[in-house]
Amino acid sequence: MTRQHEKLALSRKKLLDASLYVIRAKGYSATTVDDICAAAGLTKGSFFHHFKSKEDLALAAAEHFSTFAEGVFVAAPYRILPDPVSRLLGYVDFRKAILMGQLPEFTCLLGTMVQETYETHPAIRAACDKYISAHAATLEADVAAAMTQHGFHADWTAKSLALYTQAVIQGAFILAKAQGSSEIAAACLDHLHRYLELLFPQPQPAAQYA
Amino acid sequence: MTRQHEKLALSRKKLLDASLYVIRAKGYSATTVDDICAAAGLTKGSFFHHFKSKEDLALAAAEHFSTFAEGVFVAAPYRILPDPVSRLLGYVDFRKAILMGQLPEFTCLLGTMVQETYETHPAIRAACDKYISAHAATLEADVAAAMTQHGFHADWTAKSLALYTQAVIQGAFILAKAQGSSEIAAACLDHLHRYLELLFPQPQPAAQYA
DNA sequence: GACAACATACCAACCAGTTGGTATGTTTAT
DNA sequence: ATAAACATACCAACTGGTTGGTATGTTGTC
Repeated sequence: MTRQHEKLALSRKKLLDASLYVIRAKGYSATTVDDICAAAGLTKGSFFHHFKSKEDLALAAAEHFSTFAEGVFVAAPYRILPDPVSRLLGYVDFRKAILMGQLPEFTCLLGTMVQETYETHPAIRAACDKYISAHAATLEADVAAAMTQHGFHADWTAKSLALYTQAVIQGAFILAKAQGSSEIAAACLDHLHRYLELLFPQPQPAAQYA
Repeated sequence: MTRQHEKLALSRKKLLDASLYVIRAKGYSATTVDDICAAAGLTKGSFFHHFKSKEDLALAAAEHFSTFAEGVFVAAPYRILPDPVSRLLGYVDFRKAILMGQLPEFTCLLGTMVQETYETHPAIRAACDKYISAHAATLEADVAAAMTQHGFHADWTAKSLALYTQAVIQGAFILAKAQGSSEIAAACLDHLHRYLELLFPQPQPAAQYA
């Protein structure tokens, strides 16, 4: 009872899901089209039916990854917190909580790809920039609200702090890859948490009822 | 009057210097042996005379990069500051000051390589981990001294903060690559500077004479 | 039967590494 | 001192395997 366009979506999704894992594990350049086909249980014929080139897949994979990730964050429990500072801290704690399983399962496809391709594949760089910036923008609103709430005129922008959180996360992944363990990434997120707490000090007990 | 071992060192160094730039621009996998040879003005015969494989070059390049970088930091002006907190802040400021020229000139070879190779090339991963950790260790002493000076018993270690600085720097490079500009990296280093200042508050005027 | 969704077979370009060789320097025996 | 023996540094051409991409089917659905 599988309709055609459902099968299309299914095979295309298989290829995209496979590429998420393989590219995060081996990097974009070292990942071959055959690698992705094998991981998806399909052949090259199918691959080039759905994507006109390897770079085209990379662009689709970046979007696929971003869509999946945003879905996770939108549904995350910290999102319902009323206080913007709590939401920011909740975000960091959530990022720490999802450091589970193997590295290719929780590291960032966008950061991995852009590092290899920023000079050689302008379209991929632009896509990674777009989705990283879009994700940072979801934090920027909370940062801006927190700044207003604490009523300070800082010499830094809400956008720069939102992007800083992403830098910490991307850098934490690099250290985790170097050390072969997510432990250090958790420690980095603790430091990021501490920085946000120092920037936006919360009255100790009041935080409970905020 | 060129002696043989001097020529050896020269050609080998040419290949290593070339690989630093090319690998940081294109990544390890996408960099071909011919790319490096062309950039060095040498041929493959010479390459495989000096290095037994592409991976062997990567290991030598990691060491070469690390040696060069440590030389830069040892000679940097902030090193002579007597106060450990000032040295830490000086380090961050120095890292910001050297964000000049094109991205492949100041980004980190180790972070670039380990991201692509951590799963597929254990020896390269181990080398990158070794040199990143060694660099962090040079900061750890100052962090530990600063912690003692401020006499606090934190729930985090000197090592974790030293590594955190490296995570911020690595992540800042990723964002810079995504945005095609070093501007964001400077903003990230400002946030890192602010975090250190908040952790180790300095008496405002005393800092001048410390 | 028309078209989408695959699969199979194939190709030209590319890539890491090899081969066979030259040129130049260094060591050793006489 | 010098010639033979050897070692090092390098090169141009080649090789076997791989890679992104194509050309040509086959199958199932509307």
